[in-house]
Amino acid sequence: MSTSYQQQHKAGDLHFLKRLNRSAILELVRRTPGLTRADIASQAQLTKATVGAGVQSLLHQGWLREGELLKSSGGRPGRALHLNDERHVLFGAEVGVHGLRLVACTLSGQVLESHHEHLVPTTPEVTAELLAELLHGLMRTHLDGNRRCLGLGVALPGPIAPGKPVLRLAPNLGWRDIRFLDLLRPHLSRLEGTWLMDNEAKSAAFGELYFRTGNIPESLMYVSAGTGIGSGMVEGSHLPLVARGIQGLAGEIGHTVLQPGGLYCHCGNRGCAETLVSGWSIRAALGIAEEEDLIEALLPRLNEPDVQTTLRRAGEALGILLLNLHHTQNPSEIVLGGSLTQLGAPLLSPALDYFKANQSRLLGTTQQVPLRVIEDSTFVAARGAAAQVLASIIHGPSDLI
Amino acid sequence: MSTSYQQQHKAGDLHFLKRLNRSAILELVRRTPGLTRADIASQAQLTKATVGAGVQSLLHQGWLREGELLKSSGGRPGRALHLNDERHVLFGAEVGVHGLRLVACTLSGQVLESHHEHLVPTTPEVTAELLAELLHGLMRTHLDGNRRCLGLGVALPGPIAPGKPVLRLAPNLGWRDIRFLDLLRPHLSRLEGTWLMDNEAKSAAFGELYFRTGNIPESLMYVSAGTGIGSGMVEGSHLPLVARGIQGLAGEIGHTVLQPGGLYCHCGNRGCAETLVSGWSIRAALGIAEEEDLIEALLPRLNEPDVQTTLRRAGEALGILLLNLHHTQNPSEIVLGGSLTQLGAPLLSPALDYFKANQSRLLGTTQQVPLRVIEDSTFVAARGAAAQVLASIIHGPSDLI
DNA sequence: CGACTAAGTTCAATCTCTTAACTTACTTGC
DNA sequence: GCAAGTAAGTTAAGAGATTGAACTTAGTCG
Repeated sequence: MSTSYQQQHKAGDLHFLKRLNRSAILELVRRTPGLTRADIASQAQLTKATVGAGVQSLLHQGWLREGELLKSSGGRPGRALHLNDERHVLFGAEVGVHGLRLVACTLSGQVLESHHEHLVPTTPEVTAELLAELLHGLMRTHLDGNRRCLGLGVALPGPIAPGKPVLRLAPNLGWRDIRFLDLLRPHLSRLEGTWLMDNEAKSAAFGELYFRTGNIPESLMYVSAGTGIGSGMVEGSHLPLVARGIQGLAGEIGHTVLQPGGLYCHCGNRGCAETLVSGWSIRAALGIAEEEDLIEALLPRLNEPDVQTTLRRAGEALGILLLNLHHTQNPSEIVLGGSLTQLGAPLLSPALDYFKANQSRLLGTTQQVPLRVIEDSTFVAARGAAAQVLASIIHGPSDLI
Repeated sequence: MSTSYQQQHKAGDLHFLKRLNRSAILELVRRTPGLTRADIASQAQLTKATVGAGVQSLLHQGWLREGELLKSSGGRPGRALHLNDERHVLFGAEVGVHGLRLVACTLSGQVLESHHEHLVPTTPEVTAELLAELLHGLMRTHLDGNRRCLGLGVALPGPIAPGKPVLRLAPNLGWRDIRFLDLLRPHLSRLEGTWLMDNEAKSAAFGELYFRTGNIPESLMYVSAGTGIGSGMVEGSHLPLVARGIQGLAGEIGHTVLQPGGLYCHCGNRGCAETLVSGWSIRAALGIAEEEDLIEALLPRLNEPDVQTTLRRAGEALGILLLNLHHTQNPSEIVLGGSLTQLGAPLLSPALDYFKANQSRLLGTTQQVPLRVIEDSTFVAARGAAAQVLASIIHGPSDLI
């Protein structure tokens, strides 16, 4: 099951058509800043008149702004169009195992302000209250009357029931069946717009694809390697959709079996990927206590042989995991994030080497799937959640466009 | 990358809107045969007037037919609408490792005629010529002037380049980079409509979802266990899309690694799922020659201990593979097909038992993902390819609606 | 048999896109 | 420096699709 915005009725009236065309114009400018009305007309297969009217209304509502006059190629020069980053704000947040991350960002994905608050795991209620307080701070700064708030997206470390906003499980927080937005809402009645929540890796994946400009990959997979290991897959460059699965379990790659009959995982099964590569398995292998920050504890010890061996083995497992994703979903691009990427080459080299050595075996092509490592992925999921808010407005039933 | 029909321009004019509404009406009747115009109006959020006009034109063009008068609930009784199965025909074919399968079927997926022709692997050219000849037979019977041909879909045993109709690789046929439709076309100039080709498991998955009526699962995964092992994932009950991957490698689950450092696979990597469960690995383990039919050879020997052991081990690997798919893509429903399902319990019980025992570990829910085994999947892929033709016409840019 | 209810049709009104003419603004050539 | 040329963007009349309301049709119920 994937995000389907509204799509309940694929039919529509004239008003629907008008919104469709407005959103197509907005999407084109979002993807290719600086387009002229004439460019849009040719790319969207609309007439100049329709585009003119659509742009007019989007300018008026503060979605677009006119930019510089472009170089003429013989005739009247076109007027560049850009997203108007001044009139709207999106809020995104991530509830992580070790802290809260918040961003306020613009239509183009530019982060206006971000905040990272360390926090030891506590109850959903306390977490919600603290998050709401921090969000209030951001709202005070950025809702100055000049900007309209489009909504809030919250990323959470566990599977979310598709269709309804319930966090099914967050093993590393000890949470189960939490309606987190409902906990947040009483403290944030002022925050208007669309509210949504999603799994952290899925939000991250979405943001990495959605806020990009220029040539957009057809699909993108984000692999989040932290305390646990998860992934998110986004497909469709025109209308990016996040694959959720019927129970929200899509992307629970930490619990794919890599070693039949291997070690026991906390899920009860044996040989899960997480028993080989994850924050908790590395802690277990090296005897690092929960209270210590894993990365801070390990960075000074990277030369120790047992650390190197542990990370190399974890890295090899990660490489296999990436290859398996390549042969299962074959994304156009893979992005690797999460706190473990900060461990650098001792963990990542074995993974990337294995992936590169084996990814072309089947087809024998020279075409390589780009694999990008994000060293600092602190705000990636929070920003991705904000991206999901924007997408739900542009593609959804909202009448803001 | 997934099938996107056209979707190049998400914008549209009045003509586009009209087609969208026609296709929404057709889809509703397809999914729920016997709907009345009034039902359609309420479900599609259209007015009675619009639905009336749309149904009129679909009746006229032979897509729909009026059925019985429904029971009244106090007022004028509604007239049931059904697909008109008399006026169109879809052709589907599968090129398998050991033979050709062909079907002619109706809009509702009913198979008018099917044919299975055994064939030892040969060149693409010879295969295409034979397939064309067999298709001519079907065309003679079913294109009697009363039916219009909507097109031909061909399913092939290997990854297909997304966007362009090229079979990248068919290891078990020894083919590489074959434009199979181009080989077929000279022999079938009479076959009008949409031509397309796809991977066998993907076509099968699509057909299993698309031709279903009533409650449609949000997604469906078809696992094809034969000489090799592959899968196809279809997502979206409204607009089902097949996930292809950027290189067409999505669903190449036979080459996911299940046993790091395990046996060498023909792809050159070690520990691929196919080294544990596949027609070829079972042949290798039991010393069954290529010339023999694997199923015919094994069915009389199912009581032999070494056969039982081999099949049990293969089944266990298949179970892990299914669980990994559950935790990677979490389809709403899994369908297991391919020739190996004919081996029955000795292979399947270990697989299904492992899957059932472990699928709910993470969430602890009682919700089970339905897993259906198709014992005779001979024509599933061919019929699925025909379904893809229909979908490309209903959702695509065609002007037949 | 008449009142009631709901399905389906008809038609003027409405709304959006389109076509085509027009204006604007810059480049090019003389 | 100026006129011709070219392309961007705007305007207004026209075409086409959906809508809403009134109407017709075809049953049920009392």
